[in-house]
Amino acid sequence: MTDTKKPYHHGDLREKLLNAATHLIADGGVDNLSIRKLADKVGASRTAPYHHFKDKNALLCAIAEQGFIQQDQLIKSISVQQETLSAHALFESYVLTYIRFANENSETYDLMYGRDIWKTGTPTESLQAISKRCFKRWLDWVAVLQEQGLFDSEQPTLRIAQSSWAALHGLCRLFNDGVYINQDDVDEIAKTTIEMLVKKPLSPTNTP
Amino acid sequence: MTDTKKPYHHGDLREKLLNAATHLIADGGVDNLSIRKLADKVGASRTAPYHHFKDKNALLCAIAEQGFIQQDQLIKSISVQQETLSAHALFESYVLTYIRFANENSETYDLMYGRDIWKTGTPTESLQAISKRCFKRWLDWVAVLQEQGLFDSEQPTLRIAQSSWAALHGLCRLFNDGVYINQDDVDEIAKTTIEMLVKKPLSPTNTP
DNA sequence: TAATCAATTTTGACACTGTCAAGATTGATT
DNA sequence: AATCAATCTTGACAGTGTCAAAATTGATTA
Repeated sequence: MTDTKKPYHHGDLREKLLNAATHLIADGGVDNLSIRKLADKVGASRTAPYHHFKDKNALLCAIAEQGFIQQDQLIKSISVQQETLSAHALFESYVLTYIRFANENSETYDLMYGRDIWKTGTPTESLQAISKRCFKRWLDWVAVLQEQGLFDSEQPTLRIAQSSWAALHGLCRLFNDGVYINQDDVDEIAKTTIEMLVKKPLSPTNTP
Repeated sequence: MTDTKKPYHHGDLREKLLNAATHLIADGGVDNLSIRKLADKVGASRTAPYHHFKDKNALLCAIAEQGFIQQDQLIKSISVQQETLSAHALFESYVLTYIRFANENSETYDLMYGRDIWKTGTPTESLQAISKRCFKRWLDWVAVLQEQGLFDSEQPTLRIAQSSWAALHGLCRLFNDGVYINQDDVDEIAKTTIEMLVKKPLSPTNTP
């Protein structure tokens, strides 16, 4: 009886489901998540989850949504350093953080940007909203980076934002999907990507 | 009887299965492919496919393998123009062809590089072989492009090959997975990506 | 306090899925 | 003509998502 008393029958079933589901996919992938197994894990019957999530798809959307929130906070914690770091260093920090998040939460990342939801399934309204918000934030920052000379100012901001994010995303996918297997190389490849993305700086980086 | 007579019971069942499977995933995605539906489509019983493919996974690998062959031929047809085109133009042609292939065969592309096989499943020996061969070809070409000054010669060829391909791949994925939806933009974004990947040329592109 | 209500949960059911074991068919080989 | 091995089918089992209807129960009203 260490638990708080449940207000209704199960109480915070939705929360519990979301939690258990995230853990289930964390080890074993999305394929390891079945509604029945999930229900069993939280001690409910097979169809109990359907009163908190319309669909299995809706459940996946909710997990993805959590991922966006989590990722967003991580990124916010970077932009705090805005004052102390140069634009280039800040960008590098962003990229590495982004990749690290994708690696450490690979299954959630797969849901956030994968076809399971966006192509095969139907993204929830709220999921669409938060993902748009996140891209908008990226877009705005790219505009700033253009002004700061890190990106080409000639090209439209949208195009730069799209293609540079795609580069980042592609890297994450190759590692997440097991195409690139050497996790050790991730940092090196990431740095090469950064050099590719960024306009050649006037001062050459001197590696002794 | 225009068909060749079947040597055994069903004759070229393997071929027929592979064909039907490719069509099934082409409209409806991988989720639309079930062994039973497939068997039904070619007029065989549920378990007949298991005498030609060890697994569902093995079947998917075979489809992916076909994809690599197809993609390889497409790319070969480009390198024929090697003499008539500049390095930059050749590279652009490659990128656009790559993306077009990924778009027109999105479900096959998903199998070729997606987690269904490489992470969740187990890639066949022969699939691993052909995919390695394809990347090797890319790697070799990147080395040439480095010599031709299109890529930075300072960085290791492997790193450039990895990160540039990741950029390409990421773009394809975003379109394939329905994250980027405006198919019309694909060419524009692709060109921005190319500009990003390639070392800034000495002669500026003059857009009047 | 007793009766009613609406939110929650469960049970039953259906049509699917991948795949294994065992038997049936059949072209080729002896 | 008899045997064999490859090929194919039937039966079966444990899963899956999800709908419809029944059961439970805290809160609300009379």
